[in-house]
Amino acid sequence: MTSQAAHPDGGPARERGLHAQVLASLGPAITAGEHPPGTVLLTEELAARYEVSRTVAREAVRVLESMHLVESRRRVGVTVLPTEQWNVYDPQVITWRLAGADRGRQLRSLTVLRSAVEPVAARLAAELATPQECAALTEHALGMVATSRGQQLDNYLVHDIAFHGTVLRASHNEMFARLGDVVAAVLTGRTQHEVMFSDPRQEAVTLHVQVAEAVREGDGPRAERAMRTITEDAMAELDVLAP
Amino acid sequence: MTSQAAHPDGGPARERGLHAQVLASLGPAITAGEHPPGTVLLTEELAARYEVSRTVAREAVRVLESMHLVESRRRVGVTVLPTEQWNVYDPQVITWRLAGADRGRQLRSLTVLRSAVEPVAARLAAELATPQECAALTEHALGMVATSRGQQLDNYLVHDIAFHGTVLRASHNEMFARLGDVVAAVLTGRTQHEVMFSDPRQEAVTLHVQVAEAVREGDGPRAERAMRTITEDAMAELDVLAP
DNA sequence: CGGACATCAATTAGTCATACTTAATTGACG
DNA sequence: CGTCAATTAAGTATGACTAATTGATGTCCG
Repeated sequence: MTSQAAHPDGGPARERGLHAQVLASLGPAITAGEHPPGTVLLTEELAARYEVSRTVAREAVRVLESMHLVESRRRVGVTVLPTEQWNVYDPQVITWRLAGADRGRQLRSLTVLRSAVEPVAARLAAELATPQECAALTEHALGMVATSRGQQLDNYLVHDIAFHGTVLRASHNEMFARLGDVVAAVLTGRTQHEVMFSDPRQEAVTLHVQVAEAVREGDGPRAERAMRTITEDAMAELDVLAP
Repeated sequence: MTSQAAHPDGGPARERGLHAQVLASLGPAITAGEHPPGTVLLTEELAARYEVSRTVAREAVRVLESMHLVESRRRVGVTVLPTEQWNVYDPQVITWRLAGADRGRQLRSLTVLRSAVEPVAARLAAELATPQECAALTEHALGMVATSRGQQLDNYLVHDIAFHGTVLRASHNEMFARLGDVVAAVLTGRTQHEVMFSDPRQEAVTLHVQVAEAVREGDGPRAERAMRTITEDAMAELDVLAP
């Protein structure tokens, strides 16, 4: 078999490594429910379908197994596991699901998670942030102010993501810090989903500035309160979009 | 080479599949800092060290790569990534780290995460729990009461874990529900770490009963308050143990 | 006659060894 | 200082073999 085997569907995924390509096609297919839980896939089938060797197919299955998306058993095959077992904190899985059908549900779950985590992270940040982190926070808050008018949603989004990432990192809690990517995905998803021609609400911008101020002044409770309002607004927004 | 190649260290890990055995030895070694970030491993070295074929070693590396513990590059080898990139929400990674050196730090991070998530989960549970979930909650709260005296910490722990798992599931939020395992690991770790000869504090038991009551009555704010007290106590406990 | 239990064959993942390809890095040479 | 070739280690393919599981078959005993 030629080693230049091309990907069957000319998907946009141009990952390096054949196994990554198989993964980029099979993973989303599973999270999208294309192969519902209980479905049995055979390694050789997969190898044939994607025109790769069994070795490559097996490596892709290994990764899916480590995400608890599938289970591989002898004499049975590769079984798709029920949704409850999926490792939904895996950034890869999150990405796949956000790109797929239950994007709405996923966005909702993640936004609720944000509403739990970010206020606490803001309080911790107020207590633990370094001067550098305070500066970065202020900078991004000001960046949001500057880009909040005049159809600059893309630039606004950059600052928004950086702001929340900085807060999460400034909490100096490893678990919180790691949620920066998740929040970035949610914010991006929200911006793409919303009507793009409206500028962000000024109250939201003000609240971000307030968080930055409170963190700088070491005022934990105020930082927490302001951030809580931000995340509650985010949830309210979602409910308006799809009640 | 014989296909019955035994594991080099007679570790307790009797995972099925050679790749799983390699993983069970190599994963903890990395998270424990035995191979500090920047270290370069070679697939062939690994294959030799664990007396397995390159194929098997590669599959283990693939999984570690999907956890962002290592990165595999041509002509370079398998590089251990810096801690900040590790997928710290992967249950496997959590388990490895809890078993290793920075168990304390890990326990602390996770407890802070709990303090953010569980109160919110309790509030949602009060709003969304089904009668079955309410019943399970009450049952486990009563179980905690029954086992809170007389050196029955093991049985107490079972109910404690089940209680928190039920709350998280009853929140009907996928992300929260998936943290049941994490909380279980934390609670188990705490019990093993603490002095085992003291019964749990009665206030803690009472608070769990209050959460169950509040959820049953649909009183979100009260459920949230009681749970917040529980998680704050858990953090205070940690501070006492290692300030 | 019927049910429990032992046996066997078919099936599919798991493992290994080997040969070859590809990409990145090094360093020698122009 | 840019270029190109040699080197290196991962990536891929293939074929042969192993081992576990399961479902069917058959046997023995109640």
